[in-house]
Amino acid sequence: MSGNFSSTAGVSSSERPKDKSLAQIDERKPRKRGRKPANGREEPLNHVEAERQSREKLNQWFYTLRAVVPNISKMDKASLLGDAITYLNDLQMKIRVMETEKQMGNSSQMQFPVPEIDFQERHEDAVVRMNCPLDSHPVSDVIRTLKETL
Amino acid sequence: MSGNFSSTAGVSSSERPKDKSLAQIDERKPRKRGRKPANGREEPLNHVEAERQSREKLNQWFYTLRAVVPNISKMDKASLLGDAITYLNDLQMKIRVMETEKQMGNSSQMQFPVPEIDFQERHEDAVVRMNCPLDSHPVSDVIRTLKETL
DNA sequence: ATCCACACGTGATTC
DNA sequence: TGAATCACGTGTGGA
Repeated sequence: MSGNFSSTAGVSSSERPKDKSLAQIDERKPRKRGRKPANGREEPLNHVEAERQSREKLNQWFYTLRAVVPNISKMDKASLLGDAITYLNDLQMKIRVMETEKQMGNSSQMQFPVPEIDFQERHEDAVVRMNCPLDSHPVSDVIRTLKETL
Repeated sequence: MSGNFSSTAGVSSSERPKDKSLAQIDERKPRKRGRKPANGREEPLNHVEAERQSREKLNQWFYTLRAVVPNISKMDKASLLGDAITYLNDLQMKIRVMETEKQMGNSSQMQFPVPEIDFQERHEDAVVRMNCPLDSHPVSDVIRTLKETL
């Protein structure tokens, strides 16, 4: 038979339409000189079944992916993968933006209340603590004004 | 090129009469009526080429997906899809958590300062405004204590 | 040497 | 009518 190399060629050689020398040149590639068992009739059944199962599994994943990705333009497999990748990149970018924004907000909110003043509310009253010269204290002004009035 | 023989594609030899001897329940595939044109000898080449291109495109998407998904357990296609879906769900959940957290923080920070008290800092002093009975005012205690002391 | 995953060609189907 | 996909069976190479 002539065609043992032109079947698929796997990963090494994709397609060679230029090959004319098909006399009996043996392939120097692997030592796969084994003749296919043309007698075994029930052997490929297992293979066929396994392949079918694998295909079904992959299609199941595709179906699941169709469920989780919004805005599916077409039900085509390739387009679905493209949309999924785009959506995934969008999510990643969004998350990064939110994280940095959160970090910025926290830093600006944590940096401010610490150094100068501290306000703490309790059940029926509140406590205000400040670090400043006493004559510039707001309560001092109030007290002084009240004292002068009395 | 000796491409066409029964070794590559086993479909041609004993494939589709219409009923394989299957004793199992088999869903009726709607077989399209119509004889295939067995004379067209130039269109299979185009067909093969188109299919090859489609396969290559899909594989390209797979390769791209491998790049954007972290923690790829195996380079297997099905597992890759599974990991991608898991990762996508994780991202979605993370985004939702962050959004709700953000909303909660904003609401709790906006809801509180409005009704009871208002603290506002200026250049060298601050303003405190409160809504409460005067005898329970913290400043009232201070003033009263000071007045008694004086 | 058995299983697994892949690429390939091809018939069938859909737009 | 063709072009684009899908599903199928098979050959093959790697653990």
